[in-house]
Amino acid sequence: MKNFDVAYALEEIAALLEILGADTFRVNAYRKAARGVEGYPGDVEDLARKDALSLIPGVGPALSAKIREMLDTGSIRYLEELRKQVPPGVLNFLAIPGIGGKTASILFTELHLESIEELENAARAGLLRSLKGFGEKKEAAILRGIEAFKKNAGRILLADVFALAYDIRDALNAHAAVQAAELAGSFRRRRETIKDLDLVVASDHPETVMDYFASLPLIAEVTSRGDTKLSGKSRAGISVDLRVVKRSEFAAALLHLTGSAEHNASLRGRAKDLGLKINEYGVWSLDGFLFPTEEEADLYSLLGLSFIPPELRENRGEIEAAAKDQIPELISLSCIRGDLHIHTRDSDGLGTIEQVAEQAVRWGYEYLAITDHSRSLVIARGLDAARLKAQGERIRRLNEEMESVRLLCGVEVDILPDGSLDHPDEVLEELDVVIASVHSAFRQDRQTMTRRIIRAMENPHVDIVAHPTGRLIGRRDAYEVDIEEVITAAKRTNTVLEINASPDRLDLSDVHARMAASLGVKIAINSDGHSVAAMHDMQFGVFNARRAWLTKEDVINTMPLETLQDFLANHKK
DNA sequence: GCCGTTTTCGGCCCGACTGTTTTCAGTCG
Repeated sequence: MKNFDVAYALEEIAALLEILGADTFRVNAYRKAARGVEGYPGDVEDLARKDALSLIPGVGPALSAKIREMLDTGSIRYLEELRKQVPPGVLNFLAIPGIGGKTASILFTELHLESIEELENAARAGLLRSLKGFGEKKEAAILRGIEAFKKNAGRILLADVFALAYDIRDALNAHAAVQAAELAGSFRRRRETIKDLDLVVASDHPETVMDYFASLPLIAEVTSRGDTKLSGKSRAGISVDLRVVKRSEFAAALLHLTGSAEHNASLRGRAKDLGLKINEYGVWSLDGFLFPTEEEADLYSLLGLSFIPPELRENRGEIEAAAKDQIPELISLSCIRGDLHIHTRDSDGLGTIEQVAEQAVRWGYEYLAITDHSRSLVIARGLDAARLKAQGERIRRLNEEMESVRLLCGVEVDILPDGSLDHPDEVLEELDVVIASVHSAFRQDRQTMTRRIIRAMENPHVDIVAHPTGRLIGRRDAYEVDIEEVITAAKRTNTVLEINASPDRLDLSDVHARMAASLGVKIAINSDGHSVAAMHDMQFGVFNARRAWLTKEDVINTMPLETLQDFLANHKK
């Protein structure tokens, strides 16, 4: 049972209670506990065994009992009871923009609508406008919400909005009435997926700025507009929110709009405890004095906190750490001295060894590991021992020509279904870097897959396990694997775990990478680039590492070349 | 349902915008 499963059950209880019209604070209590469980860096089952579930923020005696019931029996009777009262389709209403608990409840109790399809038919037939508190506009808004839900059910990858986000920000910054413009929201927190873009602008002329924003070719339509806030849609269909504030309010607005909502809620609670108030305009005394603030750090400081980097603002312990001045110095892209997972056209990459090496030189990397696939991965033209040996000779010759970057001979060797490796030890021991990973038999059961990966880690030549859960964000779930057990085995066998920087992998995830590093497992952040261009993905891996609270010391490819070579030669001994 | 260097009961984060309303509820972030 994963933390995620427990969190999901608690979230479902919250949603059901909301639809059934339960007390809002009770609903929020379940939501808060769900987030606490999901964000908890350790294993909830461990906590349960130690009878310490209440260490999770928001979990008290009643929820401890329900979580324990879930862990023991696989379900929660209370949840089962609630499910009997609300048809499953009604829960989906909450995913439609514009519909919250109240509306969902009315649609179900008054019109007995039980699915999105029924809701859509009712709205088209004009049945909704007769309900109390509803009208034609709300009916139309619900229909638009259903369209948006169908079209854009999932979130979009961070990498897929990157260029658009900075184009919009730069366009705003170019306008004379704009004193400052910044991206906020989950984009600034570098979440792996994004629902919409948030921008904050400092200006004395909000009307002018909003007119200008609406006229940008990047913006297709404006969906709502008030005095200081505008919502629109980009040509690509992504929602974009703009907020215009005075220069003196910019830092507070940036903090507020960066979120997360949970982080903000905690800050407001802390302000209250200190006899202050914080909102999007700044920090206030109770008698209405607004403290002047230049930058976000000033607001944190007024609350007795050191600065918290956006990537940590998820209410996962960062406020407590900041109160003790214990926010770690997070890793940054400039700490990365090389990439340890690169494919070339020898297997399924696009670039030649020379081309990826040249890119490494341009970036000032000290080293680059060539790690093409092994023979079993026929679809990728995986290398057999003879081709691997020939490739190694070419790499050694290149190393004699190039001074500024060191190419390392490596392989991404398949972990076969039984946990053995796709090359014999005699081949592996000749290499500088051995990465092992799963590319086949994804449907093994949890125990088989877990044993399979652990067996690979027990091989003395395996340095790194790549993309340990196999997930493809938005496309394929992780295979069944006990990642906590894999992490424990990585510690025991001194095997490095990868944060695969490919934007649709980010595997390990932030939560798992934090778990691994907190146990002392070393991490490698690798692009897994299959082209020169894809080597740029390194930055997304670093974002993920920052969200995992990692420092330079946690990550092996921040080491200088000689230190790294020494590490690779000795860590499995 | 949770939580406490004011509290073990009575609070629980704050504001913009929309739509349906004549003063506010619902949604969203």
